[in-house]
Amino acid sequence: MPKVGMQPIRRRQLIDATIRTIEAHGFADTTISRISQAAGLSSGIIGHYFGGKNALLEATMRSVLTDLQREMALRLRQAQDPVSRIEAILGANFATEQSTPAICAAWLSFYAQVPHSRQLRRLHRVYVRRLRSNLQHAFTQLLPRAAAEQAAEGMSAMIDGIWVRAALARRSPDNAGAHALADDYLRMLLEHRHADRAPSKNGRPARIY
Amino acid sequence: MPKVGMQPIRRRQLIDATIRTIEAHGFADTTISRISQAAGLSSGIIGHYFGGKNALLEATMRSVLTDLQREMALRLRQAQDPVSRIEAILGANFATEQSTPAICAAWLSFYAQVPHSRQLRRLHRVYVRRLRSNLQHAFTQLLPRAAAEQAAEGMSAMIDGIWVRAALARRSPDNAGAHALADDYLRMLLEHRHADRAPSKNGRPARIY
Amino acid sequence: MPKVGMQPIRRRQLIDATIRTIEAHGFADTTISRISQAAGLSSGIIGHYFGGKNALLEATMRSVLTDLQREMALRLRQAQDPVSRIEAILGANFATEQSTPAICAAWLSFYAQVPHSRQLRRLHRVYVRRLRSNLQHAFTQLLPRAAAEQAAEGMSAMIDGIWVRAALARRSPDNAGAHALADDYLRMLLEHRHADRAPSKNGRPARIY
Amino acid sequence: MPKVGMQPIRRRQLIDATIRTIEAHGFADTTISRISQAAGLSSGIIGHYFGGKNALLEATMRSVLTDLQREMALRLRQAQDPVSRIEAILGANFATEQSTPAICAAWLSFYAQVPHSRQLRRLHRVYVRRLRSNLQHAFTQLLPRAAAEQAAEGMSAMIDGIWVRAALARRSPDNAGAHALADDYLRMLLEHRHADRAPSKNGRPARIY
DNA sequence: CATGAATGAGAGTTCATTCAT
DNA sequence: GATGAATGAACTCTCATTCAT
Repeated sequence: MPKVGMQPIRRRQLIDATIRTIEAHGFADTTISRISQAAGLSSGIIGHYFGGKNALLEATMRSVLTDLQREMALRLRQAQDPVSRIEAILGANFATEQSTPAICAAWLSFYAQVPHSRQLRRLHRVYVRRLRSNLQHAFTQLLPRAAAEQAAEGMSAMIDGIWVRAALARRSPDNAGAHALADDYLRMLLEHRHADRAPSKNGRPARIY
Repeated sequence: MPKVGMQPIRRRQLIDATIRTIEAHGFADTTISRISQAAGLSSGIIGHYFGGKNALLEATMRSVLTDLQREMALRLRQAQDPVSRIEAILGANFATEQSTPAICAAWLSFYAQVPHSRQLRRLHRVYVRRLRSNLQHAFTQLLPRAAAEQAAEGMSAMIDGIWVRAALARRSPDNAGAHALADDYLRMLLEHRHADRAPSKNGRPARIY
Repeated sequence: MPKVGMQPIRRRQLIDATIRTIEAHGFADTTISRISQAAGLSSGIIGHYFGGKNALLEATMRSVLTDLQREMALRLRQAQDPVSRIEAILGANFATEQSTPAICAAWLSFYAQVPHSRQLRRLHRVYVRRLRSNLQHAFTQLLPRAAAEQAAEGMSAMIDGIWVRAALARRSPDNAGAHALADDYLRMLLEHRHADRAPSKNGRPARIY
Repeated sequence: MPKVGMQPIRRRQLIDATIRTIEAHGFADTTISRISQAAGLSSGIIGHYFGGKNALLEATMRSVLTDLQREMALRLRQAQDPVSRIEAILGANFATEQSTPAICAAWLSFYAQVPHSRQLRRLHRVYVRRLRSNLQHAFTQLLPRAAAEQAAEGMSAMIDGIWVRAALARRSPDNAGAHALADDYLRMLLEHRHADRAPSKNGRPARIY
């Protein structure tokens, strides 16, 4: 009987190698040969376990997103009030062991590829929707509906922006300065809740998804 | 008799075709053949005018950035006060004829490629620095130094986030909803200038460049 | 301006090289690399002129069949009576400049591949039908209908059998002995026309196509 | 405890699976993986029992030929006179349980491969020689020597032709129409024995082997 | 006895580049 | 100034083989 139980181990090895390779060479120059070399395995192994390069790339992004969403769910479960729920979301996005520079770089590469792959688009859409849903739910308990929706959109954009800059700087978003941007933004959004503020003249923000 | 003065015309044709091709197929699937076909020219022409594919890609991003910075400079020159200077920067980033969905998509592809190309890194660094410099200069006239720096960082991140989301949505950032996010963010940043607020406990934001 | 008018030359070169390669190595071991080497060209050229290996293989069989049918049509036009029409068909199948050992070998390889390729099946079907139609038309003027159909089937089988044996022997079917088999068979079929012969107890032969 | 005596069972399973696979996919697309899957066994088993793919292919053709020759020997032993001996040969070639469409298809694939494999060439040569020897022996008792040799060649070609057409039509050669062709041919050959016929002007047929 | 994990050579294909015209 | 024919390197994928279990 051949070695059994290798499948999950190999798949994880290859996904990790894919992230490292994308970080090192960029999406366009990520080849089967480089990935398998980074994993210390043969080139044929990718066909063996994933069927092909595209399936491995998709599995890699799925893995990143799954980790992120698991983290988000975990932290949300431990949060008691709306504000800490939002902070839990920020924490999950910035301050987990998955928020390494390598993962940020891979993330950005995937973002650029999202419009050209049905599979990636699906994965991304799920993430975006879940993020907005969680943010809106929390903000709605803190702000009027229109302001809550705007706040959710704004915070989503801020999270994306911070990720992008982390990717470009080859740093984790989990550093005082970057994380502080989101925290300050959150504080400002909330301090306005009592402000005698007319609703944005632009009305509700347009949803991207 | 050979046509003369074709160089600038051809270069522009090819750069435009490159942007359209990146939008249509993504960076990784942008080939010489597709670009030249999009331009209605032969494949050899790219070597003729740019020397090679990479040089064309670099010229394309340089063109996008140059347009953006020219627009920014133009609008800044017409702005009289710090607030309208910031709004000029936002306008240049969101609301010019260069902010088409196609250019956004190309932009995002370039972003993902920036860490893997010395040329792109240089171009990007110049843009980032100029953007931050302009923002800080304006904010410094409105906020204490630390807050001004934080605001400049935050606004940069917000701009990037909005671009990313516009690229993913195949839309222009120049639409009420998205632009409104940046405007609201700006308003909040400024309204805090009188707030009895302690400086962020995190200190100055870390600079990416 | 690049060299023009190369297309038909290159296509012919590559088709000839394909026939030689199939003869030398067999269908299963006929590779792009071997074909292009036999043609004295680079491997990329096949994609350039045919789009891919399969299209080249199809074009090769089409070329062989086209030559054969052109030859058949030419000889039939010059034949005055039914018997010489049948002999013209045999001559076209056995005694043309296209009936080289190499082409016979390629032919046999294609035959074995016919059931697994829609394109080859179509080409083969056309050849079989035209052959039978020509044979039947001639035999019908010499024999009762049922006998004529049987004769056409029998002669088709004999032609195939002779081709197969020529292919296996690496010889042309155009040699005294092999061709004589078909001639004798034809003579026997015709001498029976006056024989007081009961129709075959098996009735009409089953058509393969 | 290890099962014993599996060898003949496994070898038979794999040979049958090989024939089915060649029929289904053609020789060029017959892979280890497809064969073992058709046999319901693992891919490693082929190396285990045959040493490699080529040895299995050779064993498969040997099996087909052995069955055919066993059948021929059996039927010949029961035939009392020359004519029934020839009919026994035809029966063995067309009307046994081995003459399935699948075996015909495999047969044709092997034919195309014969010139490129020393092993297959040897196997085929033995078959051809035995067939001709048996035919000649019988015809010689019925016809003058030259005519007998010609008849043996002609009947061999007819048998091959019928097999080829059966293979292409995915049918057994054992059907009224196809078999009738050979029977009629035989009858004609024999009826000429009394004809006042000069020997073929072409002299003796050339032997392929 | 039998498996299927793992390998790596080699297949077909794509593509940036070169260059004669 | 412009073409596209031609190249060959590099890619992805397939597959026969090997071998630990």
